[in-house]
Amino acid sequence: MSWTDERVELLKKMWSDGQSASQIAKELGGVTRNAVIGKVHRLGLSNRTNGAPVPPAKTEEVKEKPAAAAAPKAEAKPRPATPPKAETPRPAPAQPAPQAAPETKSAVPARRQIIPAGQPLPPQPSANEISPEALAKVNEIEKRAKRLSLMELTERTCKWPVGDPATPDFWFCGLPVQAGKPYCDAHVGVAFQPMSARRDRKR
DNA sequence: CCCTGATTCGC
DNA sequence: GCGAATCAGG
Repeated sequence: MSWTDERVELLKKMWSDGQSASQIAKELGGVTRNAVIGKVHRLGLSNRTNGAPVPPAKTEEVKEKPAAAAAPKAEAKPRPATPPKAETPRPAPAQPAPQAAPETKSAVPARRQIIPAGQPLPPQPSANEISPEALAKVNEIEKRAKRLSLMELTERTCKWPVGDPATPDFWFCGLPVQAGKPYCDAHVGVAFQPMSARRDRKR
């Protein structure tokens, strides 16, 4: 298979959509995820909203090739996949650690008994079903949550909902997700509990 | 071990 | 330009 315009177009779309290289490869067929990644790079669209700060200095490998030292390789690395790209200072909004929240609401926002308009989101476990440690952890990190809206969520943001969806005071955690999971570290803790733990706690 | 993207380098 | 092999990491 070759990279026809159509295939490249689909690749671009899926990639910017946040699809993984393997998913794209599967969709396209006839190519491996490596091929996709390679193409992505060649197209120069590696970073997709990537907040990952590229390491400024590429530390040379410490591989000691016994005879490599004298190799008369008189050529600069033509490897600047990054053209004259002006350094982005990133004065960005940054993240003021202190989320100066004037509201002195109690630690845990009261859960509503009602089911608003939409269908209920991930189960909001009742407090007494969660381990104290996990609960404390959540209360802790929720203060630091990014408080994203539905539209702001990405594959890399914690999708744990907080508050009442019927209220303006509703948001998603938004902290970096635990690899592979839909939630951040703390919320994974309350979302995924070992059966045994639940049972033990229940009785 | 599953997965992710990143990079290298012979083709 | 292409992509397998490899690297680095969650």
